[in-house]
Formats: sequence, structure tokens, C-alpha cells
Amino acid sequence: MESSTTYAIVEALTKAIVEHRLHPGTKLAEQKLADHFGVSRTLVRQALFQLSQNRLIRLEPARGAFVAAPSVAEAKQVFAVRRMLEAEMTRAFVRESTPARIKALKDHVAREQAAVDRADVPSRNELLGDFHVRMAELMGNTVLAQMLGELISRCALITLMYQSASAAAHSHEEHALIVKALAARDEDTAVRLMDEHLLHVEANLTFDRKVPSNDISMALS
Amino acid sequence: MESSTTYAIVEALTKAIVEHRLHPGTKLAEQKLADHFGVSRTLVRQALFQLSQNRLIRLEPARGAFVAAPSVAEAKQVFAVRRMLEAEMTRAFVRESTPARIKALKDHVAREQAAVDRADVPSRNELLGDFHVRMAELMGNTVLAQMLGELISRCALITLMYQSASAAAHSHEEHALIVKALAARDEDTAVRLMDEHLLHVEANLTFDRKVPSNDISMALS
DNA sequence: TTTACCAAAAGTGTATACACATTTCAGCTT
DNA sequence: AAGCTGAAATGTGTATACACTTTTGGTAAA
Repeated sequence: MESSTTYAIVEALTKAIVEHRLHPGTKLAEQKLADHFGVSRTLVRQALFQLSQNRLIRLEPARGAFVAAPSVAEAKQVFAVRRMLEAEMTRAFVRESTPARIKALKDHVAREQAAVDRADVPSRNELLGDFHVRMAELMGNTVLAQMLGELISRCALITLMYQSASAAAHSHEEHALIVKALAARDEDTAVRLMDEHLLHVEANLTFDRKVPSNDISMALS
Repeated sequence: MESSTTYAIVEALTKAIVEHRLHPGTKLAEQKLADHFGVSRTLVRQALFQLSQNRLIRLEPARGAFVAAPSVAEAKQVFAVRRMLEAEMTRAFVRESTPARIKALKDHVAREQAAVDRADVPSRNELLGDFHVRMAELMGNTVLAQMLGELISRCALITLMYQSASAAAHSHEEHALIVKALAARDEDTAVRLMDEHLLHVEANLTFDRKVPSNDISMALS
């Protein structure tokens, strides 16, 4: 089972949704997508189902697929869970910290810095989200990493793209501070900084709604 | 989109897997399942894909679907994440506790007691797992509840069914103690009890492997 | 002008067909 | 007897067909 074609469709749609070329509420008609990708509806349906599991789209029975529009309440819940998870993760990170792990995080923050400097918006957003996943991965807990990845991508729609440039820079600085505290093995500070960081990101979300674009091909091309 | 027929297939297979009528490693051939449920392979494939997302089965390209066999390492990771999440959840529960929420948990524990008393194994196992999901639901955080539900079902294969009767009774007693601490608004005790409870459950897992049964119809009937 | 209705168009839900990959197993070789 | 080979059988991957539902758009009645 499992086709890489389906995966390519999922990736393309995910990118388009996260980058807001496809606005929340936009209908994703199967045949149109099939034509665009040059495949049958079968593969498109598989991709749509997968995207629905990632909460990037909603599937309505007999009506079709629509780009999701996560509510404010849902975003708050996601952040509440992230704070729970990441506070403990940070604590565990300090306790089991190794030079290699610290270095890996420092490298990541350096890449963030580079992306921020050259105003590379897509890279910047991806790296800012990946910081958190990277921490989980470094802990060697793939389940945790996947879970966090899910949570983050779930509100990528909101968190990543609705963030302003200054908010992004702010996020990056906070990541740097967190790494500094981790390196110093200052557990309480690291945990506090992580918690505050997530609260800041949450507070900076903007929840504006835009008009659906109805030209899917244009958005994907 | 989304068919209730597919859902029924997912439920039936989930039940069969969790209750170990289908052993880890068993191949789930699409046509056989289709015949058994009286539908086409289309719906079976949808169901299998969904089950693979829940980690109850593995999909191997061009080879088919097999009942998953979570490794010890994976189970430990799942429990590590659960401890993170549930420690914080317990803390939050105490802080935002209300009489209604306490009562709901007490009722749940009473139902557990009943199931344990009448040695109703399926109900007992379901209720023991649901205790944790119930707490999340009571917090009003559906995202958290879903996430926990996912984690729990992910290792339902291991946790629920490989538990002995005495371990189940032990779990139930610990739930009762946790609720007691919650009712007393004793945050530290509640958190500690929850953490210990999860460690106990983890410690009691048995990781024996059984021979695959190759008669799917029999297992499902 | 607005609302109600119905037929055509478009779209989803499921089954089936067929191409291609994997597994199985009989027959051959060593 | 054990191992290799290849053809048949089995099974998955994708496309297509068709039934049924929703949406659309136009016409007629209020």
C-alpha cells in the first residue's frame, strides 16, 4: 500500500494551505484536483482523507472537502496542550541534556537566524515550528516528536502564517534564550521561558478570515 | 465524504485487534475483509488506511496490511508522553476543579468498580482507559481529550489486553485514590499518584508475542 | 421583485476492471 | 533432499463506471 503520488498531492496541498494560497473555506473538488495533478480521483480522495486527519481540511458527507478554518477556541486548546507537553519536555531535556543535544539546538537556532536575516519567510516559518519538534526528536522520543508535529501542523494554518515578521523575530529570540537556559542546565528558567514563549506566540495570533479563492489551479500552480 | 460503513469496519477491526482476536502480524487481505463485510475493497481500503493512522495496523507498500506489533521501546515512549501530559492535566484539573467535575469522575470510578466486581473484562478494560480520557474531556479541552485518546488506543494493543485481572483491579484502586486527592484539592498528591499510576501500568505490561491467526473471518465473526 | 420549484449540471460514494507486484508451488537441477 | 526457476495464483495500486446526492440556474407563480 501507500503511494508516493498520494504523498506528493498531500504535500502540495499542505503547502498551499499553510502558505495561504488556498484560503479557509475554499472547496476542494476532487475532479478538479485530479485534473490538476493528472491522476484519478482515487488518489485525490486518499490525499484528502489524509489531510482531514491532519485537520487541514474538513470533509463534509456528500458535500466535499473544504480548507479548514480552525476556531480561536480550538487554537487555544492546542496551545494549552502544547504548554503542558513542552513544559515537561523542556524539564526532561535539561535533566538528560548532553553537549551534542545542546549543539544541535544551537545549530538550529543559527539556521533560524539566517532565515530571519535574509527575510526568507517560508524557511523562517518552517524552522520556527521545527525548533519544537527538533527538541522532541533530540530527546529520542519519536512518539513525542510526532505528537508535537501533529499539534504544530494542526495550527500551522494559524500560527505560522498569521505571524507578523516582528513576531517571527521575537519567536527566534525566545528560542535563543531557551537554548541558553538549557545549556546552563537552568531547569526552572528554561521551563518558564518555554511557557512564556508559547503564551507569546498564542497572544500574537491574528484570526482574520479571508474570502475563499475559487480558482484552485491558480493557487496550486 | 465519510461513510458510516467505513466507520463500522474500522470499529469492528479495532475491537478485534484490541481484544486480541486478531494477533499482531496477522495479514489483513483486502478482498477477504471485503467479502466478510459484504462491501467492495474500496471501503475496506479506507478503513485500513484509517487504522494505519491509529497505529493499529501497518501498511506495507504492495504487500498489504498487517496487525501492528508495537515494540517495547514504543510503548515506553507512549507512556513517557502520557506521564508528561497527564501530570500537567491533573495539576490543571485540581486548579480548575468544580463539584460537578469531581462527581463525574466519582461516577466513572463507580462504574469501574461495578465492571471489576462482575468480572466484565471488556467493559472493565474500556472503562479503565476511559478514565483518563474522561478527565481530559471534563477539562473542556477536546484537543487534549483526542490526543490522549489517540495515545491510549495506540497502545491499547499492549496496555488494555495484556493486563491481568489483578493489575486491572490495582488500576481501579489507583483511580479511586487519584479522585480522592482531586476532591481534596491536594495538587501535589494527585499529580504524584497519577504519575505513579502510569508507571505501575507501564511496569505491569507483558510483551509476549503470539502466533498470527490466519483465519480472519473466524476472528471477526 | 421575490419566492418556489424543477430539471440539468456537477459532485460525491461505492463498485468494478485491469495493470502490475508479490507470493506460492510444482517441476527441474544439483 | 535441498535449492533454484518460472509460471500460475493471489493481492495490491490506480483508473473508470455508475448510482445517488447536492448544487445551480432558469422559469413561473405570487
